[in-house]
Amino acid sequence: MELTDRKKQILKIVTEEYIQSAEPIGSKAIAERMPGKISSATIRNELADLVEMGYLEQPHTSAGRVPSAKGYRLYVNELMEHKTVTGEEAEKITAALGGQMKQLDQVVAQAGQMASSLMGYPAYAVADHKQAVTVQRFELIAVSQDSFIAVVMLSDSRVKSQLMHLQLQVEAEHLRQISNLLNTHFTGISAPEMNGHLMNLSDQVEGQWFLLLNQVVEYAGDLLTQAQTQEVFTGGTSQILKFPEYRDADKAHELMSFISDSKENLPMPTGGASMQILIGPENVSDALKDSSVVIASYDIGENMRGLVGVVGPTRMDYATVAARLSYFAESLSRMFGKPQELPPGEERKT
Amino acid sequence: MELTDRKKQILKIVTEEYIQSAEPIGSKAIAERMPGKISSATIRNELADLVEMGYLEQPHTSAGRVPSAKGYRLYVNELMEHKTVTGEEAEKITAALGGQMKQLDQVVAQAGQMASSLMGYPAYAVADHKQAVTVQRFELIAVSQDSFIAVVMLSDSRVKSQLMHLQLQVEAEHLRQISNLLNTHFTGISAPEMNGHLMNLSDQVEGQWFLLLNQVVEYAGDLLTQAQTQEVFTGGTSQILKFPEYRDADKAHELMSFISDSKENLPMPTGGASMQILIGPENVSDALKDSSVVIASYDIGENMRGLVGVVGPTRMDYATVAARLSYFAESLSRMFGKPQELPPGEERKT
DNA sequence: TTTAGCACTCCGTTTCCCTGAGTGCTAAAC
DNA sequence: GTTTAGCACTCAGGGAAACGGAGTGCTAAA
Repeated sequence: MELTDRKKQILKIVTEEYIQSAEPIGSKAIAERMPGKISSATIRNELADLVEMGYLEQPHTSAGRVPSAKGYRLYVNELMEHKTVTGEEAEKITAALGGQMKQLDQVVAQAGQMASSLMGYPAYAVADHKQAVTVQRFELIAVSQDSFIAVVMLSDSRVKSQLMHLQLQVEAEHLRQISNLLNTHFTGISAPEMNGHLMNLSDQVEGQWFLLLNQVVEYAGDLLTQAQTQEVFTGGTSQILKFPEYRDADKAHELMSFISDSKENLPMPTGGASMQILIGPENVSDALKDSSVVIASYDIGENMRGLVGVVGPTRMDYATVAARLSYFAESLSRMFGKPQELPPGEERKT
Repeated sequence: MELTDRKKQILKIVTEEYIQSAEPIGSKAIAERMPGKISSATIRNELADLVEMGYLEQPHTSAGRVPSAKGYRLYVNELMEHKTVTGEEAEKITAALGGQMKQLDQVVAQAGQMASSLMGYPAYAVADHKQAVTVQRFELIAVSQDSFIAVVMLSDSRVKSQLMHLQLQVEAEHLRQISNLLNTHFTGISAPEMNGHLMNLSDQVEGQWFLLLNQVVEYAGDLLTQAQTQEVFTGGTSQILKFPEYRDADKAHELMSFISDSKENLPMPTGGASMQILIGPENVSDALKDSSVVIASYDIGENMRGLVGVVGPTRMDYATVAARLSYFAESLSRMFGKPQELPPGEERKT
């Protein structure tokens, strides 16, 4: 059987109406929204075909039609009219970004929250390192007789630092020596390698300095481990309760705790595409079988990518979400993508 | 009418049974759990009195009894047997703390999540500064010709740093001069005061260096503002869906979005008490009128306090939550309370 | 190929009834 | 005075039955 233009148009109407109302759509309602005069009987014939072809489903014999996963897929691929964010929305997004995000390492942490409130669906965010993060440079700053600051500059151009206390007196000269040691032996390598080197040095370095060294290396190691562990930030999980498909507390709970807890299994974009839509059963995780996910990626600094995902019922408003999410991701890329391109003296605002 | 011991005992039984079952408790069930042989008729008389006195409520004429807010209050104040965490629980808490929290400024961010998963109720965490945070010291580290690291040491002994780019060539000497300027004029003062000083200096400092100065001061200002803004971290909000009182999606949504969004209005402990229990209508916010909150505080560093709150139905298991939460808060205080007391060379583990 | 007409299906809602847990009250027993 | 047995009464919750209506599939005519 062939998928005529009229069939497509009917599928489009059913999908859009269902996205809005969450209730099965009947032949009469469709007839009213069809251009030209077509009777509901004709529509019924077409509907029967569309069910047979697998694009639509019927909750029960005497109910209207609902798009199947296959139907949504066709809708998203071919039928959907791609929206652009309105000026108002654009402003809202820009305002949200300008107000909140100033520090580089907060980008990802905030992105989930922000995406959620901008889209009206739960969202999550992760950072993805293109290359393994290493330490680029160490710096030790004397603070008082028994404390100093360890500054660690990472290869993704984030800088981390912490105050450290000692039980022995330190002079600037010692700190200089040790930071030399650190910069010579502990840059550009992984956390396990660091520990290896530390072992090797344990004989060569005096006991008391070794403790200091150890403290800094451990700190740096933690930072690397932390950077490697893909931490997932979620936001607005409670938004799903707005949707009738999750009125049942058990279903809602299942999805919510999946989003918040089984962070490892959240879908991540594959390949190079900057945006991806996963519909219902296309998701690998069982908990997402009845939900859809829209994912986008953006650049952070030079070798890091951020990922944002928006979760909703399969009935989610793909057109709007896609438009907003892609604008959001593009804005983020523009703001945090390539620091060196900023005009002179200007800071990251707007 | 007098509140006899027997009445208290009945109240205790009703409360504990109801906490466990979430269903009204009848006279017969109480009689079975009373020591000695007392008939259900006697209990009924007592129950009627307790209702009249306002300690119990009756959902409808022919139903069992349920504690009122006043009843819970009495239970918490007098009747509840104070639990201690079991060895198993203690281990779990210690393990959670040891595994996750290493950096000082993550303590609060993690505390909410952690508390939630340890207690089985939604939780939130905030930091509370005893004194206003100021910058204690600036340090600028040259990285390349056109970039440097700004290190800012705050009065709460956190150290923050960021890589900054320039459009002009910098030499170590310049950085030294500017950091002197910063340390002389911009330490120990508030963000608005900083901006004031910056204005004053705009004439005295050469244009190109002023831009650099401005960049660092703005960064520091953001840090201070951020420290002042009480950011609230929540965790496990979806846990409320486990409880029958929130089976209704609207109620659940109301509470959940209150916890996640209206962060300013979450209850904070008053006075010096380290733990506080707020029952139902004792909460100021309307959204919490049917819920209870257990709050504890702990020390972070020298002049900062962390607050953790656990949210649940009024029917929540006060004894267990109180025990675990206070152990949790104490552990945190022990770990992060007074850094200088750590034994020599030992790092923050365990 | 489209359309009007019609009988049929089945969900969701309402109504009604019934059951059982629990009560309050009374009057006798302790 | 307090406790207890006994009894009539109340009411929420659940299941069965009845109903209405939206929507269908099919047939036969246009």
